[in-house]
Amino acid sequence: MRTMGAKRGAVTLEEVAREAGVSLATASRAINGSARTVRPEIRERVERAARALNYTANAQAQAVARGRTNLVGLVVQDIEDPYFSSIAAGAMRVAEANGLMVSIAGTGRRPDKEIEYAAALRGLRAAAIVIAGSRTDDRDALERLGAELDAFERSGGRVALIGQRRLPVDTVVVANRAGARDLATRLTGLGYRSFGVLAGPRNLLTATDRLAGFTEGMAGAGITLPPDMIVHGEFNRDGGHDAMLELLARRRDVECVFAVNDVMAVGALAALRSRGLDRRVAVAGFDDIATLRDIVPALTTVRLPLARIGAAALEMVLREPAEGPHRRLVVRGEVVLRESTPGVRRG
Amino acid sequence: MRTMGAKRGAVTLEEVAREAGVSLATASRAINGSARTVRPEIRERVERAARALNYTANAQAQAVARGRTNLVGLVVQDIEDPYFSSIAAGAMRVAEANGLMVSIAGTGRRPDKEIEYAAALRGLRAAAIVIAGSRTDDRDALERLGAELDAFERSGGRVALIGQRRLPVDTVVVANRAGARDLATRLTGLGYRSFGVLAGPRNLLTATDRLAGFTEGMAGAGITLPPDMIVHGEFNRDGGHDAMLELLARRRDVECVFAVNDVMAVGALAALRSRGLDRRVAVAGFDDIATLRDIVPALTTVRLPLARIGAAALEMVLREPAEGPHRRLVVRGEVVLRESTPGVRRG
DNA sequence: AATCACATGGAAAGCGCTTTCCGTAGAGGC
DNA sequence: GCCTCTACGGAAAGCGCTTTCCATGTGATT
Repeated sequence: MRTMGAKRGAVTLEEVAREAGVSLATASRAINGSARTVRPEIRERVERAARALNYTANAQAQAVARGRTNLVGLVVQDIEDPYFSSIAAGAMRVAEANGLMVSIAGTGRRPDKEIEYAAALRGLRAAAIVIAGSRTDDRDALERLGAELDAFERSGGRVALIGQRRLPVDTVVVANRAGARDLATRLTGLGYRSFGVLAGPRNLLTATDRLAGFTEGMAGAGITLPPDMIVHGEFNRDGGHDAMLELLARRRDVECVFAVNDVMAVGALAALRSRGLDRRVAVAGFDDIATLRDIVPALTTVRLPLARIGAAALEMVLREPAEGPHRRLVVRGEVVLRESTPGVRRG
Repeated sequence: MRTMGAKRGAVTLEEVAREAGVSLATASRAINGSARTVRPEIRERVERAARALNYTANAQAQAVARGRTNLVGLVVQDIEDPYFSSIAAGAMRVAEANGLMVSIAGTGRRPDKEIEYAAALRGLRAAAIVIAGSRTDDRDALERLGAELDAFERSGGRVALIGQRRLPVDTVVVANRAGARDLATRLTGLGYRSFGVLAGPRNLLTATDRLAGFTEGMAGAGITLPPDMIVHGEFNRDGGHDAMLELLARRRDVECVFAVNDVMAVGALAALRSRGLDRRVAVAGFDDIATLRDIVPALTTVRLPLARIGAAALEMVLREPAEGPHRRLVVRGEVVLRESTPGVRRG
């Protein structure tokens, strides 16, 4: 581990106190907020000295002395993914409103990294940890993460998860299953009968939940998804693209394709276009990524209020801990039908 | 300012030492890395005790004792903007490789916030600050930011800027002007003669540089941009959309539109589509945002290696400080011609 | 056997703050 | 004029670490 920077040399409170001709204690009380008050003229003198010396309190030292910090950790899979950057934006908004600093870490979808960062944040004595997207079904990793978060909570920190409902902590649950079910219902309502699913990784809960929900919704309309209409692949644009090509190779008769997220849907559209099949095969996604709202054809999807989800997680973590069981806030997406699924004109 | 969390209660090194039956000093040397070594069997005993108690060193206390941290601050305008999230991803990659934690703050394009966060990071005794996107021409704000960064550097921290070359610190300069000039040259080469520019905010340097470069490039082809072909507006999708409509209202004879970033270009395309003019008016953007590479028509743009830019800034900050003048790394974009500017077929 | 150099463990002094505890002075009550 | 109370400044004791400075034991050297 490489460390560096900030060698001794910053102005300390002691220098400020000396400059102002008061004691260290008084300077602390005057500047850095305290229950005790200081006579106005003295406070003024200290403030002037601080300004003159360009003093900024050492947050680390304050943290050590006070026993708490104003740092919250946000762990996401990939900050470059608009899904996560929107969540981060929402969380940062709330953090800023509460005077908290946010430390963001990206796991690159490796569950180990989540544990590692959780431990690092425990070391930093972060006030809270929010983890977005821990969703593998790796039993062992999940258990170790649970243990780490437990230790974090026992040492006084607060924890919230986004989209993961498998650990006993406060959670903003994204109703992936229900959303996908609703989507399937609407799509069958449009007359589609032959579906394919670009299903993402097998071990990613978000992906498997959406697949499961979609299957349920189809079942509600009396349709069964043939196994060869499900193609697994990566959870990103290229994954959608490649899975779409694979699906086309297997079956040319698919009417409507559900990609388990918008980014994959975009890849699928590109693949269809390359085969001259766009506008012939309907495509639906999930998330309603803002940046993607202008693509053509406009993408049918399930809208998730991502920034609100991030904000909600942070608010959850800021509230007093519940004394009972852990809270959960369920966020349900809303189906948005657009041009990419125009409906079936049979005849 | 609201603070919370991590009350006393975490396991301390002293408890570990007691458990292992050694002194505090020995425990510290055994666990937390030091120049001094400890006999293997004792180290083993301490490690076992630490594991048994689930000990994690208090990073704040270490920071105050050591006088340095492994925290770097990254200040961006808006993490939700793919431009910044890509930069952040690149920076985080390098940070992780060097065992550094990254704290990200979003300014929402308010220059004051930059100063505020820089001060906060000085308080945290961050090892380094990277600021992406400080680019207003607000003299006063710039000066105060300069003063704050100066104080930060004097107290031992390191600073790098991205895209801003107006302050005497290490900078990754994005050659906006040159890129836009190249783009104009290529577009005139395609036969376009009548141009419009969706120019973004008047006080945003990135935007004005791109406008200036584009104008220069056109001048190189003997074309002058009429003032009413320049429409200012917001630097986002809606800004591009509205500016495009405004431009169309002013002049219907525009052949090719340069939006000063990709997101605006997407808005412009949407506006053109709503008027049935897509494919009739050419559109070019800037940045080559990854998520937008599949839009139709594929967008001509200037590719910026955003993740590399973020990574480069962090690497700059990790290297030993230069003893001479401040470093600058110039990153020049590369024009990518795509379908959105098919060229002119004059009848 | 005496000397020296290390290697290694522990005591204690910081690091830059906050906060408790104490002392003093002035205000108010009688 | 004496007593109590309150307000407020300062000394000093932490907070959880690292690191300097000692003290001790060991093996090598003569």
